[in-house]
Amino acid sequence: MEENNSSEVAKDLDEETLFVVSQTFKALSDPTRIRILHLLFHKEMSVNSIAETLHLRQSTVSHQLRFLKNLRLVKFRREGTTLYYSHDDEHVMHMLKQTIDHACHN
Amino acid sequence: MEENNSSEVAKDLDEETLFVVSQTFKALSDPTRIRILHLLFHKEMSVNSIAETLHLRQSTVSHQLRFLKNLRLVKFRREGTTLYYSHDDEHVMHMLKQTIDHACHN
DNA sequence: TGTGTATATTAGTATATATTCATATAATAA
DNA sequence: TTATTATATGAATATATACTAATATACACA
Repeated sequence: MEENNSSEVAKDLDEETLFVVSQTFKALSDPTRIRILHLLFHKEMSVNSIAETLHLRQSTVSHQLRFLKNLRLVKFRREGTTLYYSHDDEHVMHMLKQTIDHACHN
Repeated sequence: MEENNSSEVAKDLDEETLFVVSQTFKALSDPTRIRILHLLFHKEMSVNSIAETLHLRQSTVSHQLRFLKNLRLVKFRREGTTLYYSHDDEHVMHMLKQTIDHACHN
C-alpha cells in the first residue's frame, strides 16, 4: 500500500524543481524587480517610463526586464521603437500581491 | 473623490515594505533553504538529522536555520542538547508548497 | 542615405551570499 | 570535575548579484 507521494514522506526535491522554484523566488527577492512588477500590476509600461517613474537608469531597468522575461514573468509588445512590457504569470503576481498586502498596512 | 489606494494608481512601495517582501522571497530563493523547509513541511527535525538527510554540513544547516529563524519562518524547541526545528509561517509554507507543486510534475 | 529615439548588450566594479573550517558554547552524563 | 554530544558562531573564501557607463542595435522618418 503506497501513500500518495505528497503525503507522509518528504522525498528530497529533484534538481530541476529546485532550480525552477529557487529562480522563481529569486525574481521576487530584489527590491528593484519588486518595484517593476508592482508597476505592472495594472498596466503595461515602456522601459523608459518605468525608469522615469522609479528613478532608475534605463540600463538597470532593461537588465531586470531581461531577467524577468527569461523566467516568463513578463512579456512585451512592440510599437515602433517602443517596447511595452506587461506581466505574464498570474500565479507569481498573485503571490507578490499577497505578500505585499501582508507586509504593508496601508 | 479618492480611489481606494489599491486600485487605479500604483503608488511606489515604501522602503520597509520592500525590505520585508524582498527578504521573505529571498528566504525561498536558495536551494538549500528550500530543501530544509521542504523537510519541515510535515515534521520537526533536529539540526543534525537535517544535515544527514540532505548531505549537508552541520554548520551549513545551522547558518541557514539562523537565517530562517531571524525571519521567523522557523522556530525550535529544546530537548536536552538537541534542538528540534519546525516551520513557523503558514503563509510562506503555503507559497512554497504551491510553487513546488507548480514546478514539479510528480 | 543619414539622424533621432528607444532599447539591449557588454564589461567593469562593488556588494551580497553560501559554504567551509575551526572553534566556542551549552547541556548532559559519568 | 571531565568527557561527550549537539549546536552556534566567526573568519575566510569563492561565487553570485546588481548597478553603472559606454556602446551597440533596431526602428522610424526625413
